[in-house]
Amino acid sequence: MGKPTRTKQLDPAAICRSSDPMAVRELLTKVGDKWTIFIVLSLDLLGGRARFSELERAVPGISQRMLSSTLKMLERDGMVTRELFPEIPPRVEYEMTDLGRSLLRPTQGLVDWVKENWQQVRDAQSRYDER
Amino acid sequence: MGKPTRTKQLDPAAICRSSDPMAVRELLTKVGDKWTIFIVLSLDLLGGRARFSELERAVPGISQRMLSSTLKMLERDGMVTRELFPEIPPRVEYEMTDLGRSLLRPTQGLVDWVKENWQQVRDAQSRYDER
DNA sequence: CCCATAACTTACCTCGACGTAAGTGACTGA
DNA sequence: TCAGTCACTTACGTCGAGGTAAGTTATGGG
Repeated sequence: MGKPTRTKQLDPAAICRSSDPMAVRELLTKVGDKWTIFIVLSLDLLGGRARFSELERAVPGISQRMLSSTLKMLERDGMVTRELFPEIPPRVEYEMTDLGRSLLRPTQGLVDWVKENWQQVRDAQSRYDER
Repeated sequence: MGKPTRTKQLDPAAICRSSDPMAVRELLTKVGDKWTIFIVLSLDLLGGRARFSELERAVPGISQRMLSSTLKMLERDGMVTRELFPEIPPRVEYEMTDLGRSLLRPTQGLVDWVKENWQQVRDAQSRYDER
């Protein structure tokens, strides 16, 4: 036998109280990127279905490139569906899936947390910075 | 007068059902970085208080540089406190604050979501990729 | 003939997140 | 004297997220 363990050891699989900590990180990384949250919440506010140009206007500051690539990621992940209407000029509508909607609940939890606690974060930052 | 607005307009402040959408993005960006979630959850699993080297061992793969900088950010944001014991060799303990603990609840919501839904995401990705 | 339109794609560039490796300081025990 | 310990910091390099701007497609309208 080796020496007794001196410090608590964490089961790598338990690190997130989840069987797949890497999946948790992956989701957080996706949701934490620059535009996903705005697109998802805007789409929801627009009734769960909207076309490209509507989202472009709904999310101030986003470029076509980022809107396009973020929507593609959301589609790949099964969060939204894409429907192309072969008209001229083309029309494309994006719609939230049940999966996407189900993610909205825990996400809203974080939005609410910000509403309640962000000022405390700001205060803590100020205190930390001035010394 | 210009043309009448043809599409729904979103109040930029309403985009997140929050008075501060930028704060929401900021939080998501923080939580969505590579190590924060692992450090926070590990610290919680270790009883809410742990020293640097414990966290180093608890979070597999993290470097001292990233552990140090991430902890510094968490401290600045008021999520953890840092206590230095001037011994030799030095000992430093990090402890979750009430603010940090309060963030754990909505975060756990996302962890749970992954547990329930990640397989669906994986499936959607596979379907999308093979065509 | 030319422009506007919607929904993109492509090319190019910047900048910061993150990784790796080494150094630091002060002391203790061999 | 020298190695070991802990909690870092510093220097350096890479890589990809994201910004900007222009091009593309097909068509109807002036």
